[in-house]
Amino acid sequence: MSGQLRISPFSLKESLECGQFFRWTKIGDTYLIQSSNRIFSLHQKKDFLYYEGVEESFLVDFFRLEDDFDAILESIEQDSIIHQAIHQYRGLRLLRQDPWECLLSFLCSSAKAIPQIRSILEELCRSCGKKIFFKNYQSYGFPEPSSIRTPFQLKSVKAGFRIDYLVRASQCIDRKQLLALRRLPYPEARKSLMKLPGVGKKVADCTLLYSLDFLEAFPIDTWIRRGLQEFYFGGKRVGEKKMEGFVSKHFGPFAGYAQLYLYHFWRNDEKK
DNA sequence: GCCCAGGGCTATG
DNA sequence: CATAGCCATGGG
Repeated sequence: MSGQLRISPFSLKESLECGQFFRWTKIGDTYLIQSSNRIFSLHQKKDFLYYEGVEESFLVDFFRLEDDFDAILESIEQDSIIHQAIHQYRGLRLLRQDPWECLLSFLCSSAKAIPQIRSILEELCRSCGKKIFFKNYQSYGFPEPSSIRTPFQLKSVKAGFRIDYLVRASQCIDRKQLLALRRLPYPEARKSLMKLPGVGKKVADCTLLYSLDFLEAFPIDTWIRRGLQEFYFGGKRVGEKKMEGFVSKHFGPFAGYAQLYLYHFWRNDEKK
């Protein structure tokens, strides 16, 4: 349950802090990770990832180490902007998250800043999740659908209008049904997710890309929209349909990796 | 007090 | 299709 893994190129920091995944805590140079009912720690020194409380096979899956990383980056590196993003955040990996936690995480994300999304998820786990332990540290796992029953139960979560989305999703779908979407073509899987209340294109695409292996999914949020408009459309306003068409043609079947890099790049760039 | 935040839904041109 | 107003809550 503990050991080390040699990975290159790899950046634990960028992979966790880029906004694709929410339940981590930085303690010194170590990251405490919480995913569904797991809790474990990671830290990186040069090309080595040191882990504790988790199996190596889980990490290989979680960080998508079986992807042909170099080939994917080469395929999306189609212009100078994405080139800069890739080289500035070299080693940033797409995560393969738990689909249930991923869906609910992004159901909470609408019209919220990332620190607030994290706070909502933490409170959701505290209210409905089961206790989990790592060494002498006690925390809460991510609640299963059967543990999220009524809006009343989620009062302390302070998720506002998103509470109904969470309860409805818990009644309508579970992890097994989400995993079954992997067998469908992208447009079908997307349509299927969008039947859930609170799931539009953006939340569907986040779930498909960050947890269900649809690497062509390219979530378009406010940051990506501003960036695309400024750098690819000469500052002119364009409709969402046109943007979707452009990115799939421009970046190709691994466009989702491009989204990951561009989001991190534009958000970090503009923050200061 | 006002404005905005990894949106979605609904009603309108 | 594209836009406007609304949704609940917290932080700047």
